[in-house]
Amino acid sequence: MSKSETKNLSYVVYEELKSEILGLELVPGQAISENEICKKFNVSRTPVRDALWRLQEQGFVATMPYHGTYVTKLNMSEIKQLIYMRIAVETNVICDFIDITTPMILEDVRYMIRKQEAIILEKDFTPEMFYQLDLQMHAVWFEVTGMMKIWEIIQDAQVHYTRFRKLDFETETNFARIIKDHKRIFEMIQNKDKVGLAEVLKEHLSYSIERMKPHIEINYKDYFEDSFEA
Amino acid sequence: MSKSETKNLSYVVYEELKSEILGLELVPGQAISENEICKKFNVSRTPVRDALWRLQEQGFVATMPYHGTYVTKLNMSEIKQLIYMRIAVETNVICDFIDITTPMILEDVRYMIRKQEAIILEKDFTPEMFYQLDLQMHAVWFEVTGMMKIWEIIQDAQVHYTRFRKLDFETETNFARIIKDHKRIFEMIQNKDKVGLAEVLKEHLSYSIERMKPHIEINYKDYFEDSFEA
DNA sequence: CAGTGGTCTAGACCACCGA
DNA sequence: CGGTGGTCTAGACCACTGG
Repeated sequence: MSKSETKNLSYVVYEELKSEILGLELVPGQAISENEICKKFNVSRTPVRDALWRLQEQGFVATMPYHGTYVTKLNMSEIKQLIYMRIAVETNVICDFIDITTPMILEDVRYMIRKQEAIILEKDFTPEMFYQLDLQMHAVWFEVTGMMKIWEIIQDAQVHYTRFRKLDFETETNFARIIKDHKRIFEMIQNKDKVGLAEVLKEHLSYSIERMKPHIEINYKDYFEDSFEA
Repeated sequence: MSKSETKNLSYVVYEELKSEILGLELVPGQAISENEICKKFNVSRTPVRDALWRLQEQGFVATMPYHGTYVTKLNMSEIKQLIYMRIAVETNVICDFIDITTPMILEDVRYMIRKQEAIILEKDFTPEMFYQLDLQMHAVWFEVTGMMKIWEIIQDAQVHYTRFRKLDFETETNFARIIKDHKRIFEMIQNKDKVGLAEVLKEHLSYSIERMKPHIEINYKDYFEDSFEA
């Protein structure tokens, strides 16, 4: 075998562990030991600690000093808060966007929505592809209004939500519904209807979590920290 | 000298560098080399890299691979975006707070405002003391509405703003004005006046940056990345 | 080229945890 | 007690940058 297309041990370790966490091979709550990983990948502690540090930053694992490192459980309250934050911010951003957008930009958005419609018909379609397009579109208003830093912060904070969405893949996602939302948002923007927009956006961003809730309580309860109040 | 009340080299290095950056002994844009720091503190690269990594996370330094590590300049656009985000989120949070707060909680807030008034009269008063109280008070609505995660995210994102505020100390801050704002916000909450609140809060959170702008353009221009458009 | 950070090793010793 | 992570050393070699 040709070896060494690796280039970076800590990155390899990081990617592998992350993939195993997202793929639920390492389940929320499970312990992972530094030394085990060292042996498994046949590397010293340095790259392993590097990888774990990155995973910790992103919230995939948590380390209890002198005790162990664990795959984090999902936290429904945090996910809800992130959505709340995103609704608050994005509503404002789109309102500003409405005031300054141009026909050229609106054409870009329309094009993006069309791409979304097209991609779900591809034969090698994967949900991940759709979510990339989704992100691109939502990024537009932040871009145009000069709020990319905010968009970055939201994205960084959203990792828990990303894992949540991975569970979603295991059930099913109604992409047609999402696209319909996008079209409604687009309409509101065209009509400069800020009040209607606020409603639609809120519904749109809250949608997946509301829909997933029953699935979760049945199939994934152990993957969550909290029981389901509020 | 008694040595070794240190406990943690990387922490010592981190604290010292951070303090030098906030105190402007290391000025924005200045280069700092890993090896220099190793010599200066007489430690190996590991704790130094650890410290630099933390500083980088918080945005105090930036590393250009194979080139050098530099104290970051402040970015006025980012600061403005963070304030924008905070206004958007905090307005929503306070509105929710208004709906669920109780007389007990309101008394807590009133008490906090009184403390603010009292502390600026102390003889050993420092601005930092005031800002601690200020943070405590703003945290209340996030706490009560179950949005502490959002508050954490905002705080983490606000480091640039913190450095900005340090410049503010070098000019002067009108604490009486801030307290007056707080009282107005408190009134709005009592009266459940959400519309008025949105206005006052926006003004309150935008205040320092607006006031500081002229000072900055004269005294601290070199500490900022960008010129001052928008 | 010399200097910087990027990465990694192979140890070492310590502090804390639970059984 | 043994296992875990927490920290650190003193090197090493590599990859890229700038002059």
